[in-house]
Formats: sequence, structure tokens, C-alpha cells
Amino acid sequence: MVDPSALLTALDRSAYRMTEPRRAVAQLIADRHGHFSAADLVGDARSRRMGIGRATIFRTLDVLAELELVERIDLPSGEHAYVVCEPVHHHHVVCSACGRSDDIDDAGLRAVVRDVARRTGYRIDDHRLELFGMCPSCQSLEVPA
Amino acid sequence: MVDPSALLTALDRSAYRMTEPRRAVAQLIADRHGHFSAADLVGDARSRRMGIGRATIFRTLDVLAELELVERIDLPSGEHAYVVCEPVHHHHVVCSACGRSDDIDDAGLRAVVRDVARRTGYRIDDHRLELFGMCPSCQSLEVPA
DNA sequence: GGCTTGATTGAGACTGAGTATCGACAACGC
DNA sequence: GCGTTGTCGATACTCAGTCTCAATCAAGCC
Repeated sequence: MVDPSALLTALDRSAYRMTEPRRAVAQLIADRHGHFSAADLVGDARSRRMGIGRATIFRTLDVLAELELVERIDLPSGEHAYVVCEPVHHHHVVCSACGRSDDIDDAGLRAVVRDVARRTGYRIDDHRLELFGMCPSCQSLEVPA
Repeated sequence: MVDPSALLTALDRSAYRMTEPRRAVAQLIADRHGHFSAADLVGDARSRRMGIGRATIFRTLDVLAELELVERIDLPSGEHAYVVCEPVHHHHVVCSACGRSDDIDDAGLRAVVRDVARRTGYRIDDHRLELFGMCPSCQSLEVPA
């Protein structure tokens, strides 16, 4: 449940064209809670009878990922999913119960990366950190043991 | 290029049966350098005319992953791959050039995870860290700019 | 407002990874 | 050796994601 206008203005500013299907996909994403897969959006579009092609949804996700407005993550199950996020380098904590995801910054990790580089001799160009757990609201809903 | 006997003894000690196809898959994995995909092994098995079914390779990889003898990783491209590793919790640095992968321990990361938990209120149950870069030997082969 | 041009679209064929099913077979404990 | 039961290969299947192509449309230009 995000404001779709952030996606739309960013799209407008980019070299990509602002089209009806893209607006629609932005809306679908904005209406979603937490992470979602391309298949989720395809299902949403179909159930709302929006007449958007499957290929268009994949293409639009590529565009949004290119613009760093959404990021592709890998769930522990191995499935691919997307989360809406700010266009700066960061990582995600994902709630395994409700799918909500929050951004976290790179701060502490930078030291870890430097340390690994020193110890292994690798030159580290890229990294990916994903944290999975339970968000505060899902914790409070948990049945006490 | 690993010694396959580590895989075999671990398999032998487990509740799983030691079968000819599993021995063969262990050998294929041992003959590999760096990370590999299920499709790589299928290709290897075919080119050596080993008569091992595709499904068997997937199943054997599942078994080995279950025993934590191999780990499934996600390459930056989004493809799935496997690396041989020690059966304790740890992470990987993967060389983008040659595919070699080294294990790194959890040490510095634990503090990062704790810190994120404190700041976000999430209870962190699981995490995944993957580092990509260039290993020392590939660096030394690089054409000087 | 119309025109032009090239990006974008939906439909549907296609590819390739991974899974499910099933009858045959083989590992292992007795 | 024998029976149980896990595992096998073949094959059909599902599902994510890509490719192709003719039709359409956004956006800049006049």
C-alpha cells in the first residue's frame, strides 16, 4: 500500500514513455502489501480484468528495476519476488509471516565486506544481504507459547 | 575439483541410501570447479554418457543440500547455482570471472544482524549474504588498464 | 490540432528449470 | 537369500520468463 505517484513521477522523468499499461502496473504495485512476484501482478491484473498482457508486466518490472524503483529479491524458498524501495543502495528485512519488507542501510555491512576482502584477497564488487524474520506487528500477533 | 570422498562418507553416514547414481553425481560435482548449476551436471552426465536421469540429478542435489554438503546460491544474474561447502553456517564469496567460491564465516555479520534487529524491531530468523567479486588469481590475470 | 516516428503493446509460441507420476529395480537389514 | 522400501529413469507436466510480430500509441515537431 504505497502511493503510486512516486513510481509515476520517476517513470515520467526517465527516458521511458509513460503509458497506460505502465500506469496500471504502478497502481497494482502500489496496492500490494509487502513483497510480490510477477505472477501476483499477473493474477491481480487478470482478476481486475485490466487487459494487460503478461509480457507487459514482466517488461514493466524490468523497467522499474532498471530505474531502481523496485528491487528483485530471492526468498528463502528460492522464489523470486520484488519489493518497492528507494533508489539508493541498501538491503531488506523481509517478514516471513506477512511479507512486509523494510529497507536497511549498508552501514555495518561495509566493514564486514572490507574485512572479507582483506582476509580472502578477493576484490569485492557486489554483494547481497537479505534478512528474514518476523516484523514487530506479526510478533505481537503470535500465539504465546 | 574436490575430493568426492567427503561427499560420499557424509552420504553413507546419513539415512539416505548409497546408490550408484548418487556416487556418480558426487563424482561429477567433485570434478567441477567453482559453482555449478543442475543443468551443468545434466550436461556433464550426458556428455560422459552416464545414463543418469535428469530427475535423479535434481533429487541428488536436494539430498546433498539437505545434508548441507552443497549450498544453493543465487548469482547476481538471478540464476540458481550450487557450491560445495562445509556443513556449518557460513557465507560465500564468489568470483564472477572463474566461478570459484570460498567460504567465509559469520563473525562480523552477527553484529550487523543484531543491530538491524534492534533498529527495526524485527526478530531476525534467517539471513543470506553473498559477495561477488574477483578472486586473487583472476585479479593477477587481469589486463593492466 | 495533425503528422511522423520509434517505443511499446498484447497474443501467443517458445524455452528451460524444476516437479510429479509410475512401474521397475536395487540397497540394506534380517 | 529374501522382503521391504527407498530410489531409479523415462516421461509428462507446470510454471516463470523470453521472443516475435503486427498493431497501436506517446511524444516531439510543425
